Amino acid sequence: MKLAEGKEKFIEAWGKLGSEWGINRTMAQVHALLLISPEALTTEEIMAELSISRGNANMTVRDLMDWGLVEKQHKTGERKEYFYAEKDTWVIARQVAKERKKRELDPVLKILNQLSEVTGDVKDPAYKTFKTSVANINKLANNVNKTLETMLKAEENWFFGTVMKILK
Amino acid sequence: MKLAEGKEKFIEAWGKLGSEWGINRTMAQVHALLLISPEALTTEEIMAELSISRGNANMTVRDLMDWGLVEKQHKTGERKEYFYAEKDTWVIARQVAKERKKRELDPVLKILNQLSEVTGDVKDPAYKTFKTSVANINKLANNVNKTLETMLKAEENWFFGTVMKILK
DNA sequence: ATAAACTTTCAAAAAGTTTTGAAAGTTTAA
DNA sequence: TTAAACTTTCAAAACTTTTTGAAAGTTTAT
Repeated sequence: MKLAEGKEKFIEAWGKLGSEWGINRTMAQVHALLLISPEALTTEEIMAELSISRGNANMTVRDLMDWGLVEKQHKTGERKEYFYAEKDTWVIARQVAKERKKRELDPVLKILNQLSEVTGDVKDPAYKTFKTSVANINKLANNVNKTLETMLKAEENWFFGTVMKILK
Repeated sequence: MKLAEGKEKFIEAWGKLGSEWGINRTMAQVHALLLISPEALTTEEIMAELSISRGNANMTVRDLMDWGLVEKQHKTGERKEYFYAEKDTWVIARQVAKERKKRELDPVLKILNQLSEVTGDVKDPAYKTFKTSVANINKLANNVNKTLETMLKAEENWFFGTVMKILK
């Protein structure tokens, strides 16, 4: 396979994966493009490579910066803004985990806590089932939360290395 | 907070979380409803509780069965089909992980392998960056894959227990 | 064999999300 | 200050996904 075809496949695959995980397809594609680009790119170049509009390119790049996955670069003597992606995949994975934890897990944990306060008749099966389910999900969510927090602090080798050792 | 309000909040929160994770909102809501229901429910009851159409209820229940999260129950002497959800959250988490691994991670791993075959000029920065990025993502994806496979086989206490022990 | 009870399908409609592109805004150099 | 170079915004359009509900299909009891 040639590089041009490989690039295309990579961008497509990353976009698809992103959309399956609740990340907008274009955002994932722009990220993919920057990931495999040795140089920082301008909005114009992103627009041309992916055939997307100026507005879309601008919004997407801004979202990627919000996620901490892309940064601006200013070249001296140039007016244009250049964008480049963090290339270390472990840093990327942590950044994504951090953002999703903040946006999704944290609010759910909050609601689960509120739901632990629900009062009712201990003889009522509906109440009992509700209580048990909420308690179980709470426990799991807290375990996931703790694991994520550790991951956010950890180095890749340590994290997978240690887990791997236990796994065999 | 009263049970009725708690139920509503729970169903809403589960639905929102689902949609953020690429799982259809209604599917997550039906799952939530069955999770906190002490008895198996009929299509009619699901329709009524969530105010959704017959077609939608039927499709959704079928999807949940495909995911291995819900099962049919036949009550003797009754024509109607009843549906109930697996209540053990660790089993649910594993089931979801299994399904998403199959649908999403496995295809990506396959493409990444193809992309390792891309040939080009070793002096070309575009080629070098492409190769490095693909190799790094490959490594991470394989680590995630191995961890998931272990999780799929593991017991909750063992999995989190062991990880937790290392974490402090 | 029939009809009642129930389930499934699927085309069309509704809802939700993403993209466009032109206009407005901002920054810079001279 | 001006105008050129560039970035941002946002309402409307395009696209995607989900939902509806009526019709078709299936099963069961008699």
